[in-house]
Amino acid sequence: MEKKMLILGLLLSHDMHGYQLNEVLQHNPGTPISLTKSNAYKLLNDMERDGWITHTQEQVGNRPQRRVYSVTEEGKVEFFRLLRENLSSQPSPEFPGVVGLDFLHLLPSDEAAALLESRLQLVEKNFQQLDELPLQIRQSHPSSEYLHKFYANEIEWLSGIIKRLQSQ
Amino acid sequence: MEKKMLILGLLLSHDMHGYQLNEVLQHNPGTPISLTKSNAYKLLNDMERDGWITHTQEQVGNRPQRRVYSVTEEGKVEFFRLLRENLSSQPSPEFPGVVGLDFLHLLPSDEAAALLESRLQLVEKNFQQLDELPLQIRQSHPSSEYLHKFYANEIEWLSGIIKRLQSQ
DNA sequence: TAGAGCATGTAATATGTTACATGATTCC
DNA sequence: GGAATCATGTAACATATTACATGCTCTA
Repeated sequence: MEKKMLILGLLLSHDMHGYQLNEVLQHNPGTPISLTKSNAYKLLNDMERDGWITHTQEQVGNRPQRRVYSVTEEGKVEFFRLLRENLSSQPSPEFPGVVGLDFLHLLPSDEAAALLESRLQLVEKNFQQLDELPLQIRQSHPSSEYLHKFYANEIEWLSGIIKRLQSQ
Repeated sequence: MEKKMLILGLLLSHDMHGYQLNEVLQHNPGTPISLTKSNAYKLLNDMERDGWITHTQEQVGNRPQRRVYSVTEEGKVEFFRLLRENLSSQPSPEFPGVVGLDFLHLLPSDEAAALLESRLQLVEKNFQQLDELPLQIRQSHPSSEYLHKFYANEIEWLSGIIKRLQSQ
């Protein structure tokens, strides 16, 4: 449901066609959930079928036709219902990357350190993307602020483990 | 794949039947991914079909028969492949609970504060469960250490937002 | 003797990803 | 003229949840 909520929220701020929506999602490093292209199109269709959104055709020049979606009254109600529930409950986060840590001891500690070292580099890359965002933008998007802090913690934490492993 | 890895890892530490596996997962507050009962049974069947695990029948008294699973050589190889990949890459975490934060401004700030207040209570409950674990146990399970720290940060962070909202 | 626990599932549905299809247009 | 971009999808598969089914045993 969070994916639908995200789409509705974005459409509320301004009407969009699917392609545009996907661009926003891809180029935004601060998205706390994944949402692929084809799934976004599917959800748009589902939500239109359910009366949460409607579209009007639009054509600019000779470019392909676009479906510009906007949120209906019913969709607005639905959005706020979802929002309230999202904020007041605690949809449990998933940390697939943490599962392996409980089995670290099954590997020689120098190999474990090397593997985590390569993860660390990926995390640092993610962090930098967020860190390079203009401060204004980051602070007006609580989710990117959140992720920025999350990755910072992640880096500190990973570095700690690696050091401990290397000193063995 | 992390779910299969988790099951394999648990079975490596000692053989188990499905029911027991589910108990371990339910009673363990430090699991970083969700894994439901029926899904666990299904994954056990899938992995047996693929030759990663085998079972032997066991019966204690007149209790229902159990299938006690153990990891095959092939499954062991698979496990270590999965483990190495898990540690060296960065399977992206999902934060469904963060999506709503970007739309906080669409609600009156006193309502927003109240909603987050109720979330805070849930998070505090999770934190306490982990905090009450004997330190030894927590520290020998990096994932529960991880989650302990995560929830602590979460509490701090949520409290901060709530305060800011209330002062408006 | 009723209800909780033990033990393993199935069926229906929901959700999501990957790879591919299509056909135009603009840029180099 | 060929590649990248615009724009919207479909088909096949993979993954996961929910609710329900079954039947025995132990405990109060």
